Amino acid sequence: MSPHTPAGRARRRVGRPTSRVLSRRMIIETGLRLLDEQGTEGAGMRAIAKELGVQPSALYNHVAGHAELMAGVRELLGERIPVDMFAERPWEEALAEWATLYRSAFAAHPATIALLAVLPLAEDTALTGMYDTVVGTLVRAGCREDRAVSVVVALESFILGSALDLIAADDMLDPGPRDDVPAFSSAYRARAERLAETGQRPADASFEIGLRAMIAGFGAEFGAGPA
Amino acid sequence: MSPHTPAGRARRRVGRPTSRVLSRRMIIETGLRLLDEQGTEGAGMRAIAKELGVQPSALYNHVAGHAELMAGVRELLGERIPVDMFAERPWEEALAEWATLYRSAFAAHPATIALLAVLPLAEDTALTGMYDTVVGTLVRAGCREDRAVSVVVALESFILGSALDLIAADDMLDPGPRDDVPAFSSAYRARAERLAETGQRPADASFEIGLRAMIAGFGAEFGAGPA
DNA sequence: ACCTGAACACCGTTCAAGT
DNA sequence: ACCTGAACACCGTTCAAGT
Repeated sequence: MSPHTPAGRARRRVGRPTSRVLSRRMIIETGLRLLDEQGTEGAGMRAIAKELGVQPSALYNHVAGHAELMAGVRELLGERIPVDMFAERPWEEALAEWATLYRSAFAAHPATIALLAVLPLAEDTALTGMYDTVVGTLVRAGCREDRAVSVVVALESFILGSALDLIAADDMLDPGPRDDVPAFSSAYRARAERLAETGQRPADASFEIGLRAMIAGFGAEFGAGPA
Repeated sequence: MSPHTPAGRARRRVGRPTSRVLSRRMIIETGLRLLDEQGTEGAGMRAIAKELGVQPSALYNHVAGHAELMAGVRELLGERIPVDMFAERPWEEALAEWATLYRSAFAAHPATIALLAVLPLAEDTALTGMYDTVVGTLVRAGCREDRAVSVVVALESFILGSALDLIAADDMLDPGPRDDVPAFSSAYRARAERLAETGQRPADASFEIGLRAMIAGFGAEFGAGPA
């Protein structure tokens, strides 16, 4: 039995290949695709290498390691968040839409949320352009300049926390039949009925309610002018 | 050289020990302690077992696995969040203090944040009592009953997201000397100056600003009465 | 019931060898 | 410069054997 190459791909000999077989971009995109298709477990260095038809060690010529690779995935997702709405609509509406799309960018890739939420954003990133747009809008809306960055970070914290909530089970908080927490049991049932009527997911309802409250709160602050 | 036991502890023979050497509680508390002392990497099954002077496999008599163990750690931290303030103070103040202590409970154990943020809360947990108190307060303050649970979840999302922000580097967003993002650069500098004056950490400033906005927003909603 | 000890099936990462 | 192939130093988890 002569050695056969799996999946019909010609086996490479040792030594430098005649043409580049890998690139940083290919690796990161494959990482994101495996994350989507297989979940967190299926997107390790070995799995990505296998998908690309190379040895795991080959990846290290293009990425520093698994953590840096995942940071690349996060940036890839971040770049897809649009900011056009800030030029076109009142700041409250634009901010709400931006936050919703921001959360959706992660929500579309559930397996990434847990992985990416805990990663710091890279320093010099394309996301800085997004911050510039949002911060500029806030200041023009009446936000104190020395508070604008904190406002954006607070919103991002809420967005990320809400994305994490999205991967939790819908019935996670269900108190069940216990009768020692009456206020919670009653409110839980009331919410369940309401959600059943509207067909909304619990995590979506919480996100919407929290987002509206934050934006309303910021609006009151901006309107009040400089303290 | 006869085999010596390390650290002066008598080596156990094989077979069931005469008295219990482990308990679920011991294991979870050791997990939290190692998380604090050594960080995420130092709190694996093997490290916890070593710290307790047992073989890794012994842990599986008391916990289902590493994930379930970490869920226990999270519950341990959650139980330490006090709720007395709701009985004593106006709801806005109580809610703000609760949220701050909630975040501090995680902030006191930085290595846990990334690990615990992505874990769903256990279903039947002591935390349900906390939810009961908070939800009851919100409803009495004028919150619609079918929205109260979502309000609490939204707050928790913000709290967790803010805790994650706490483990990011303080200068993470620094745009540096680039001149293509003027609004952001200017606002970033203004914030840096303000923080230098007050000595506040960036993550703390964002948390405070976001928390006040959310609570103000909820207050406006509650005051408006049922829609 | 609850431990030890050995083994299994994985990881990410390093590095010499090869072109 | 950029790949292969082998090795290193880990993981979490399973399970038979032992008391």
